[in-house]
Amino acid sequence: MARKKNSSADVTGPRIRSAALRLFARHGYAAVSMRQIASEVGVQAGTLYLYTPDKQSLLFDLMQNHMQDLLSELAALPDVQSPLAELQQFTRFHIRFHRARSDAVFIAYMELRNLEPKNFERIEAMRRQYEAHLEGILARGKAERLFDLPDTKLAAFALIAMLTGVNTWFREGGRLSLDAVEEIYWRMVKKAVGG
Amino acid sequence: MARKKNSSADVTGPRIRSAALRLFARHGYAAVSMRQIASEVGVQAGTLYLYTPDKQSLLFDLMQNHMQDLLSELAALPDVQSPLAELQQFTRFHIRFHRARSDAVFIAYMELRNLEPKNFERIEAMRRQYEAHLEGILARGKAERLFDLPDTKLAAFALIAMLTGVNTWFREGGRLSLDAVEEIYWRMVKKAVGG
DNA sequence: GTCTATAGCGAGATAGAC
DNA sequence: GTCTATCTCGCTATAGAC
Repeated sequence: MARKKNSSADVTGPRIRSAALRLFARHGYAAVSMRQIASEVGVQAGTLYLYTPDKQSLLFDLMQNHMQDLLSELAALPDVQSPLAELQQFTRFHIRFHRARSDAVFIAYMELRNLEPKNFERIEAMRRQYEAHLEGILARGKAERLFDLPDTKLAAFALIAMLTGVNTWFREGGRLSLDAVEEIYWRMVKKAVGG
Repeated sequence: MARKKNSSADVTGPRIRSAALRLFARHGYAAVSMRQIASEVGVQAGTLYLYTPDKQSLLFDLMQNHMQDLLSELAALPDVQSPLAELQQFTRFHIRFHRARSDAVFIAYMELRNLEPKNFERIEAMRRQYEAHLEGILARGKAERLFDLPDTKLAAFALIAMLTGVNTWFREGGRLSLDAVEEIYWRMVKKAVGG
């Protein structure tokens, strides 16, 4: 639909969210002021309140969008046949998805404590859903005796922590390409569930 | 040495650090006020400045003490013979040490961004030293062909992330004892470096 | 060693002009 | 849709009494 006017409203909202994402990741939710966000976008502080009811909602929206993206991209992965192939697909997906969104990943983990209880519960439910997906893969592999795992829940926690850890050290243009990193991590994952 | 007076100074300092540790871990450095810390200890806000020059120094002291404890306890571990035995010892030590200090661990990771550059560099140097210790174990094991690892640096990062992850879900009195958790993680670590 | 009091500042959020 | 101006609050840090 053609627009009558050159409205900046459709671009200011996303720019606010983008600036908030970056600033929250860099300095922490509590340490970032609404004025800082506004200044980054090039508007006055009051203007932010046309796009979000308050600072808390801004944080929650960022985290909710991130988790929804995560779950919907996970669901959109092509079907594969064996638990081993599923696990490889999950491993590579997790590294790639998280690497491409390091700010959002950081926030979704660090700022959980700054969510109001109701908002916290909604984010946590999505995180549990993601973990359950991996645990399902591990449980199927265990049932088929492809994997040797005394506890699939612990194994899911352990693997997710290991894979998410890539974000703490990986830098574009460093010693290894992301492809190479994926390969090395996949080898460790495969051996760890071993197999 | 016997004390002349029943001074509370020797107890107030530690209590301030202990309250700050818990509050920073729970709500984040930026979100915690000096008034909150003082109120927790049962003194007025101004009193805190007898024990710390400012809020930033308080944070840095907590992180520095934590890292120094980590390195000195690591150094105090009894000598063992093979890289595999060393790795097992490291695995169990890491889980136990970090589990017992979950607040400090959380802070040492989350609040790095709230350190002034100079303080940041000092903490980072200690963290690299710890990582280098694990990488040394892995490199020795690789040299003896006990471990099959394409990249010992990545493997060290991956293992530390995996082990530290225990802190995000483990609860005393839950389904598994810490001993059982150590055993399950050690099995996964051993297979992952495999071996 | 701890208190009360306060200086000086910056925060989140709102009102109303344009 | 954005601005300026402002309300109200809580912050870090300090001064000085006891």
